[in-house]
This record gives sequence, structure tokens and C-alpha cells, in this order.
Amino acid sequence: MVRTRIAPSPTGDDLHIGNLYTALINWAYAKKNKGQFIVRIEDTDRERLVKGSEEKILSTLKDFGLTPDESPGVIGPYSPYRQSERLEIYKKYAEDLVKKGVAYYCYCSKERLDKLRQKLQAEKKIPKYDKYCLGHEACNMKHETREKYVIRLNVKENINITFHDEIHGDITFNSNDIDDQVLIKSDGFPTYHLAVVVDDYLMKISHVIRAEEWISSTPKHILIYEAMEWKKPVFAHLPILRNPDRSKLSKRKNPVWASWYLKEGFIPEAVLNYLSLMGWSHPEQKEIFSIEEFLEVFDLKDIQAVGPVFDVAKLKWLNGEYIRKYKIQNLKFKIKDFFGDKYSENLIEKTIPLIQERIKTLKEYDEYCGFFIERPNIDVGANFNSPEQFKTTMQRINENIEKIQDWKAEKIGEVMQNVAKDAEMKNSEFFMMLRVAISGKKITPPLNESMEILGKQECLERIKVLS
RNA sequence: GCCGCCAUCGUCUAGUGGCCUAGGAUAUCUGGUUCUCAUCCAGAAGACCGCGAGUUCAAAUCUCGCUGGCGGCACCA
Repeated sequence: MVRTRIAPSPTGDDLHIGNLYTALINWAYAKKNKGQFIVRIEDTDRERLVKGSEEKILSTLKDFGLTPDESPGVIGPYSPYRQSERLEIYKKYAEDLVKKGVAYYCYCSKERLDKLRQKLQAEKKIPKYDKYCLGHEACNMKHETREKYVIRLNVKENINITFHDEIHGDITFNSNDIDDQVLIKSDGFPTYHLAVVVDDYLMKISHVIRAEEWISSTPKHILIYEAMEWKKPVFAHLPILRNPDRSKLSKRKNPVWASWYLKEGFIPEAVLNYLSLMGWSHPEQKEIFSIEEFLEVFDLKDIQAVGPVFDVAKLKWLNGEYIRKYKIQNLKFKIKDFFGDKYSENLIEKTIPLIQERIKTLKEYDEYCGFFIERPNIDVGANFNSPEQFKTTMQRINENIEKIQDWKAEKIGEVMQNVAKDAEMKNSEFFMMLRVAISGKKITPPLNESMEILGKQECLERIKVLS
């Protein structure tokens, strides 16, 4: 049985786009293999905890359609799915480790640790704990009377730890480079390293698919698995999404919160489609495909280990492709949902044929169609060289619009063409004046159709004030 | 500094020893369609396959070294 998971920590405003990527792959791998996808909240860092973060992460995940089979708030066979509610479990396993001699109590103060680290760094040695409390009788004898202590992993010297990674192949570390990692902090909370192993084991996670930044802590986890005599999961470390300068994708250089993309009018399916193209490509080189198709052809082993740059320009193109593909009714509801009550369903439906191939994000609908519901303020002088010519043109237009009985785009176009001809103006010049008069903008949907939708009366009023 | 991962057009990638004088997509530029902007169509430019050795009749593809980029090195995850 395939069981995958993401384990976000609620220390940010929202789900990070990199986590969304990890979630997508985990979700896809589980679904592809008829398994389960689990969300576990790793809230063991009490200091960095952000209020509301967990709810936001869960709701964003839902917005993208990556619904977990088990998660906080959903009763599952391995609840609770929030680590802060599982403290007793970790403690018990940590103490087991101590009994087995794989871990030990440590009473060292922060000051001593800091000093030690500084000293080792000055000597250009690896900054790691010196096992002062291991076998130090003064420490061990008094354990029951001590209040503050941590439990550390006892890493043996100079052994090679090798594990297989589905994406990277075999990776080997030497234990000399691994610190005696803290397992239980002095506040009684476990560290990530202990909690992740215990929970993945208890929750029967079969595949640990996470970001590449975890590679160097994997040997620590391997050590715990081996000490516990637990079966290890399959590991796969996904490439890290990059900023254009190739550093790890960060909020200083890129929008990283997944919901930001939604707010900007990107469509969840398009974002997921784009994300699936990070480090992976469709066997037939397709760029656009449904999530169902992705599930069919996707395989973990085909993911490349190279860190790809997250390119918003290409995402935008893909999003535009999705928008163009929609049936009018579907797109109507997307736009309606996006803007709430701002635009009527009726107006949206009428304008979609005009803008469907022009907008690349839902948000851009506003730029094209705002003038339908709001009269423009026009600075004639700023837009045209000759305000006099503009004014006389408006007068001509006004007279001719009055005469139109059959208010249809085709008819409007016909009449306006004639006006342009009579005024001896170039079409481009004439229509630009009309365009600005009607919309206040130089870039708009097709004019005749827009005028039809706007209605004769409204058009007349907009022209009149300028003539 | 130490450890690890990675290395093909600006970007995402195809390529697993001969089909490669390296293919696609995007971005860019040019032209066509057009009342604007898009769409669409046609075309251009863009990668000495990071560098250097080696293996081989043959290497983008295998091996080694170098360089570079990235990640990790906390009582954070």
C-alpha cells in the first residue's frame, strides 16, 4: 500500500509554492498507486509558530484540489495528525532509544554549546557536539533530579551510512560528519528528526517524498530507523524550486505563497500543470495536460535532480492556454467567483467571447472590461494632438449614432466606417478616438461588439460629454 | 571551511554510445491577418551539450579530475 505525506510546519503565512510542488508529487504518486495522501502538521517549533497558518495551509491545499485522505480535522486511523498532540509518543520512543544506548541525556547549557561551537569553528573543525554528557557519570547519575535536559542521538564514529534515493540513486554519508542530533528538546517537544521518523513509521508512510534540502538529514533518520529496527520507507528527494538567480525560491525574490497565484487570477489546474513540468516532462513532450493524464504517465523515477527556475512568464502563458480552452459557461463561473459581485453574470457572459483570447489571468478581465461598469474620465489633451479635431469627430459620431436603429455590432461598425471616411480620417486614427471616448483606454476588446453590449444610450452619453 | 547534490538555448526541457551539423516549449525579434490589444499563421535568432583528460571505430550520453551553482552543517523545520 502506497502512503505518502506532506509535513508542513505552520510557521508561515500560507502554503509555500515549493510545498505545493511537493504536495502535488506526493498526492499524484499516492493517487496513481491507489494509495493515500496524508497531511501532517509539524508544529514542534513553538517559537516560530504562526497563528492561523495551519488553517491557511489546509485551505490553500484544498483550493488547489490536493485533498488529503487523512489530515488534522479529518478523523483517520492514525490520528492525531498534529505533532503537538503526540508528545507522549515521541518521549516514549526517545527513552527507548536511550535504553538501547542509541541516545543519551544531555544537560549542557546553551552557553557551553555556543562556546564549544565557536572553539571548533576557530580550529576549522566540524562544529558538532563533543559527547560530553555521554558516559559522563556526574550527568547520568543525577538524571532523575534534573529538570532541564535534552536527549541526543549517539552517532557512532566513522561508519558509512548509505541510502537509496529514487531520484538521486545511492547517497553515502560518513557518520563523522553527523552531529549528535537533539531528539527531544528541553521543552519536552521532539525535534523534526525524531518526530518525522516516529510518525512516518506509525502512520505507515511508504514513500517519503520531500524537498532536496532534507538529503543531509536523511542519514540521521536512517540511524533512528535502524536503531528501532523499523522498516525504512522509500526516499525520494525532489529538486528545490529556484529564484531566477538560482538561489532557493524565497519570498524576497519571488511571490512564494501559493494563494498569491490564486489572488492574481491564476487557475489551480494551470499552476499544477506548470509545477508538474518542474524537473519532469511528458513522455510525448506535451506541455498542457490534465491532472488525470499526469497521473497516468507520471513516475517518480523520471523526475530530474536539477533545480529548476520558477518562471512566472511561462506560467502565465500556460494559464492563458487554460483560459482559452474553457467553455464559456465554465469561464463565466471562474470570473464570477474571482470578482464576486463586481460584474453581473449577464455582462460576463456577453463579454467572454471578446476577451477569452486576450486575458492570461482572470484578474486581467478587469483591465479589459472595467469600462463596461464604470464611465471613463478622459484627458483629451493627454491622448490626442488636436483636441479640436477630437471634438468635431465626437460630434459627427454622436449624430450618426443617434440615427442607428438596429443596434448591432455589425451595423455600428458599418456606420462608423462611413463616419471615418466622411471625416477623411484613417481608420486606425478614427477608431482610436472612438475607443478612448467609449472606454478611456487605448487597449480594449473589439470596439463594435463592446458598444453593442454597452448599449446605444450609454454610448451616446459617453460621446456627448466630449462633443 | 566541511559534507552532499547538480551541470544541454535567457528559462522549462528532449536526449541513456551511432538516428544530433542537438529536438520541442516559453521568452525575444521580424513579417502576415487586424480599428487597439490579443489570438492565429509564417519565419529568425538563440546551446562550441560548464572546462580538461580518458575509454571507444564512434560520447551530450560511460570514467576521472577541475570549475561553477545550489543545499545542509541549530534545543528550526
